[in-house]
Amino acid sequence: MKKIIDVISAEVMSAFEKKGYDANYGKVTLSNRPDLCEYQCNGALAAAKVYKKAPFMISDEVAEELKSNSMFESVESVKPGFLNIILSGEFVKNYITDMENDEKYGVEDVADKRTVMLDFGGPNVAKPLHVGHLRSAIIGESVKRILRYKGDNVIGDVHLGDWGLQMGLIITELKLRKPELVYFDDSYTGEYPTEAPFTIAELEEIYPTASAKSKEDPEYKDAALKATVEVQKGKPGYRALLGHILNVSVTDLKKNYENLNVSFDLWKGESDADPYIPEMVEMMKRDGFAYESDGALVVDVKEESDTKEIPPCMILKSDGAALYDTTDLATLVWRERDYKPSEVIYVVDKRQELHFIQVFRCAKKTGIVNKDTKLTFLGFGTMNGKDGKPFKTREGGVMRLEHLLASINEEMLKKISENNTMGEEEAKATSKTVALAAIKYGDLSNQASKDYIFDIDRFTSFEGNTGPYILYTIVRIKSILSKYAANGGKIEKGALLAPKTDSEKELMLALTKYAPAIDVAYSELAPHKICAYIYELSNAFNHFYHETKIMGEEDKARQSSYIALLELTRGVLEQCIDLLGFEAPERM
RNA sequence: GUGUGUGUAGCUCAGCUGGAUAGAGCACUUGGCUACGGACCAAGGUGUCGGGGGUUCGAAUCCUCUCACGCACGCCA
Repeated sequence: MKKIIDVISAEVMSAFEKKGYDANYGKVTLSNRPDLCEYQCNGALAAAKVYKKAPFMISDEVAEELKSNSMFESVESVKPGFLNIILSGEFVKNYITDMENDEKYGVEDVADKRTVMLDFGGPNVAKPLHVGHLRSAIIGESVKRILRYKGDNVIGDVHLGDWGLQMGLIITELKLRKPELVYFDDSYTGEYPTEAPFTIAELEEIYPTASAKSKEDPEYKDAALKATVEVQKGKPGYRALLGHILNVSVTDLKKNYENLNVSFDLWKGESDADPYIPEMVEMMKRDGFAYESDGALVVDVKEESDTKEIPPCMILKSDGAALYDTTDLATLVWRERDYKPSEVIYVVDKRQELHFIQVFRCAKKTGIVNKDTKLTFLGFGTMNGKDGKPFKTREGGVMRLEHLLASINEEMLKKISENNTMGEEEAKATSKTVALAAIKYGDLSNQASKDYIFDIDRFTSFEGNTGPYILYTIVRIKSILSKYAANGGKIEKGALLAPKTDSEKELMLALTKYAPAIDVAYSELAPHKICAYIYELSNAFNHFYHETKIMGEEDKARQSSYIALLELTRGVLEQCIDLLGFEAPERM
């Protein structure tokens, strides 16, 4: 289905052409003066120069040409040379009816469906998820859904942090605590136990302890560094431990991501890149890309157009260990081999931008990925507290994600219980749904790349531009629809009539902006555009609702039209929140 | 130091591939409950768009200088 703006543009462009002007001047935009018109065309202003005519003369001619066109209620030529366009109710109704009959309400699939790998989540094993992981999960999940909705084949990969110094630290600490374990017996040659020698709770305590010790005790750190190299070199006992750490962690992580309604197709980690490292390093040396610098192996990634010094990409540390440049590059090796993606998108903290610039350049330079493989860095800003500083617990520590969620769920349960008579089970489930919407909408309604202030009170409010407000609007529509159905009414397509009131027309116009909103969110990887759209649509609906008696409407044809309009609004809103990664309850 | 990002109403944020009077929400004031769900709606005031200069018929938007703050800058990830 063509977007409404393109349909209108086509008409105005042909009018420009008929009057002897270049059709391109007839491009129409959304009005920025809604008090005057719905769409506008500023082409006459630009055309004036070229045709050496006063702009209003051109706009006058075009307006005259469009006067009798049934698409428009009016086309006015004003002051300097603007064309102010108001659409006819009949045309809007017809367009909406087409949307109603389209499975995706007029959103078209992309012309070439691509395979896109989406790298998001990025949790570390053996460490609980904390608020720092929230944004990657929320934004990544939404981007995944948006791309899929437009027809791309998206493969989401969690990309676990399971290969660095942290593994060495855990092993070192474990060895100190339980030296009797077979994993530390170098002469042991049998099978290792299938049961992990620790629980997730222990693991989560071991890491911070080890990390703290290594900062104070150089000897301890050396041991950890050594263990890191050994596990990377493939020491059997350590590899077995690594397997246990992974299993225990991933089980726990899956549970936590599930609570966020976030899922991944692949649960690969840095360690999965390990088998590709030796060959990759060999290739880089052989083809002359890599050289030794201060004992480390590096690849230059400078380019002439750089405005500053871009440090080389470090492939191997002087002790021979891999680091994150290495694993990210080797990860691209298997991604390219197994999936041949057209694009790889990284949803990570924007502070890592330089690192990814280096990796992207190195990958292209060395031929790990094709020249035309798009590598995209989707960096997000920091989540700050009300004081504008990075979000912390009251004690100043890092807040665990599950604690954050639990406290918001609890607060929401209080609110919902105050206003409802629903049973405890339903109240709990509902508050969980609403709380998640509050958090996700609060995050996604901001531009991803900017820092934002995480204000629980504001996000969980039922008023204003919030998740709960959007859900409330949907729930209200559902309530009317089910009441209508309970009274024996039928929800049918094709029942729409041309709008009678301003608020009804505005709601219809808001609906026609669905496809453009989705398209811009897609092309800019910008979920916040969808948030802005559903906020506008919700406002338009509430305005309409307030002025229109639906159940009390005597004219049955008119009532059916209202119901069809409600059903369409509900469908669009629910589709949008699905793209954002949350859902609406039946009641709230 | 170099690079990069941010700076829009009291607060939180849109708008930024140049267009007519810079928009929302919160907060504040007022009005609307025979409630198809008032967790709503309507009305009201608020701005040196950090500052200077420039390009343009036209600049929050583009260029330039400048101020403030954040962030990054080879052996952590």
